[in-house]
Amino acid sequence: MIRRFLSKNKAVLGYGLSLAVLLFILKWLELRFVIYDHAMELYVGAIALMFTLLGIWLARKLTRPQKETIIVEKTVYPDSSLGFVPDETEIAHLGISKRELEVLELMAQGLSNEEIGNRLFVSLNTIKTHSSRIFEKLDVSRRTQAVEKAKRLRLIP
Amino acid sequence: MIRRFLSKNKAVLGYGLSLAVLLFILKWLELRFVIYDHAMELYVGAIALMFTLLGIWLARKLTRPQKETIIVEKTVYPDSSLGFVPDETEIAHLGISKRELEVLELMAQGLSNEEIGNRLFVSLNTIKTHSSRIFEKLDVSRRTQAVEKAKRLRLIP
DNA sequence: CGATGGGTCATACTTTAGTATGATTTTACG
DNA sequence: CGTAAAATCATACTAAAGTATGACCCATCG
Repeated sequence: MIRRFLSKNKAVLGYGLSLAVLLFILKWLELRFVIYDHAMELYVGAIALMFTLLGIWLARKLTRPQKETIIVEKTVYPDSSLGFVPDETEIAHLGISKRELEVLELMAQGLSNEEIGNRLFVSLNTIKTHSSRIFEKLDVSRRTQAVEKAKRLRLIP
Repeated sequence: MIRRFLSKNKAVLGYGLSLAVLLFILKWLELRFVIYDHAMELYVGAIALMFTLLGIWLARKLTRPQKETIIVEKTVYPDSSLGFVPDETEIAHLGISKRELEVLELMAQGLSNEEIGNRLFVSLNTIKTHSSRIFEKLDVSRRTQAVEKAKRLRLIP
């Protein structure tokens, strides 16, 4: 009970004690200097100094620090091209195979069937077959349409 | 000269003046209360109070405000289709005409040359000519490449 | 007024794309 | 192990795409 009271009012008790000590010092000073009437200025100066310091200490302890908030806006660009996540659900739903997706990506990069064939080390005819299957699955009839739709459906970046 | 000195040392002068006034008040209080020897405690209390306040005032004035930087992340969504701004500079630099840009956009939508012709009420041959000019200006040889490059250069959405 | 550039169109040709069909091989799975 | 899906390749054909060349119209500008 008492301990909790002490801990909860620690600050208040601290101030009180400090004040008591100060008053004691003052009384002692008064006794020492009261004899010499001319020491009055010194006495007052000591008091002034002590209480000024007390004031500063109080101010620092009691006033919450004056904060000056600086708000800096930092623009953040989301994914866009760095972090592309293909819509696996849609790919699976359309039944597009891994190889077909590869062909689709190279198509989107503007490569011809022959170039794609060379890139993937297969014949031109193979790419043509893949293309046709892709067009079927995407329900289009031209590569440009396929690319447009694939991008729209987020199958490729 | 004097005015500039005053303005530059305004704060210092303020503190000096305040101190002078306080000392005057102290002297005055001393003269008034020195007669009554028992008023000593009151006198000291007044001094204590004043200097405590002075201390507080000093502390508040002298402590520089603590700066706190808050970084607010502001997400910026690039174009996406809602707010697309074509790179007019690039378009002009490549010398691409208004009509050619139209054809380019329809190309990107996956339309065939014939479909583009019908859409723009011109013949297939006209679109072919436009296409060829576009490919020249973009330094490509196929429509898929043209579309890819045009999108990359932000000529079209 | 004549030169220029954009837009239009045509013919003729080459190249690439796309379709249809069939076949072989690889790979994954019950 | 056998089967289904995926991947491979070929041939033959049609349909687009792309190139080259020349021509015409029309607005604009020095």
